[in-house]
Amino acid sequence: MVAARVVLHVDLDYFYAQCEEREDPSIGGKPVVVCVYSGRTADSGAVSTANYVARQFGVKSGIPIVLAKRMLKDEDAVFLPVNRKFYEKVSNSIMNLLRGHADSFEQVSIDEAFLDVTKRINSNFEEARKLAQRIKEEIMAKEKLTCSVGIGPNKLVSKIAAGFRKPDGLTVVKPEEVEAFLAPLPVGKLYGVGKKTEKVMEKFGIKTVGDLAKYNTEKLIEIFGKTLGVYFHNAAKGIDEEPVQERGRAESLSRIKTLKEDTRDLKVILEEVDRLCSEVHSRVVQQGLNFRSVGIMAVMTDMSVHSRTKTFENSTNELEVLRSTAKELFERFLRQQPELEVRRVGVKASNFEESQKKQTRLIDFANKT
DNA sequence: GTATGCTTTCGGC
DNA sequence: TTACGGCCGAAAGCATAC
Repeated sequence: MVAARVVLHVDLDYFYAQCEEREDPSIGGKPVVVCVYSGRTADSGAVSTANYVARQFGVKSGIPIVLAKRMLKDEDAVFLPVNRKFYEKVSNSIMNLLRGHADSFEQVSIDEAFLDVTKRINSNFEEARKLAQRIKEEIMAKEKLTCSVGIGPNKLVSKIAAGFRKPDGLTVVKPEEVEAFLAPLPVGKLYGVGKKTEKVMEKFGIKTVGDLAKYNTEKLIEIFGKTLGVYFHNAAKGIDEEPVQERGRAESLSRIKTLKEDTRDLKVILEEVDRLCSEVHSRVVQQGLNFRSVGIMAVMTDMSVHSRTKTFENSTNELEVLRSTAKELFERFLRQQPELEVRRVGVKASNFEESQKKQTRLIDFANKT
């Protein structure tokens, strides 16, 4: 019998806005809204993050800035532009602190990470709670920020546990508590269950994770196929074997920008696209990568989102390939989409390989064997 | 019939 | 009342391979 794993999920609370509160304590207690301004008109753009005071008024990430201003018009609210470089620095400092507390570590995003602490706390969940408390205190001491922590026997449970109580929460779900903890949650909370899958499950009377756990496994396999059926069966019981491990390079690098005004003028579009290509290219090269796929994105006047991708046989790191492919994809897209004007344009590189020709030459391969 | 890979869209922050 | 960013990985749809 192998002792249970113990996994922590750490989630920094309303991260961008909390960083701003720390930098300027005079805004503490007020609604704080961190915004991405598009530069098109004074307040065009969207909310990136809002603190919990602002959330009480309905302000949340993704809504238009003008709408957030209306919701907060009678309040002494603070609107700030995003300062990503600054948040990245704070994040890096905290991620390094967290890494030092883990047997294995996995950063998920700028404000989230998994820590496998099984060995250092000897599979003892009470010790894990104490460790999490110490970690919270350290983050407060070093970076003056709060976070929410979830503890469980795997990534699936710890992630849901972290979201259970926030901000500044700490939720422990012991192995024997897992099924009861998950049972009342909607199936959509499970990783791998999106809107479409949720609809299909509902059709079969499966609404909660508990419903899914009780459901006949053979029938699940009939509905979703073997791989997914077995996966859902396990997930509903809180069984998840995904290891906590450092992530490699990103899977894609992209830039997107709102145009000064909506247009269908290919010349105007390609001028911006060329700039975006250069920026994506320099990031790709900086990381020592080759790309095998080039993608474009277009957001139209009606806010509909479209994308096109082209994948090559061989990878490259040439700017000219990025530019000419993006151009070709935009030309083709505008022909297929002959009515609407373009509002935002984006460029993406993906399908990466290391660019140093470290590939084993055939002769080296022969010598090794 | 199931797995895999590519493409497009969705959704969280 | 309308309003509207930038970036990433997940989800979903489809074609083809096994």
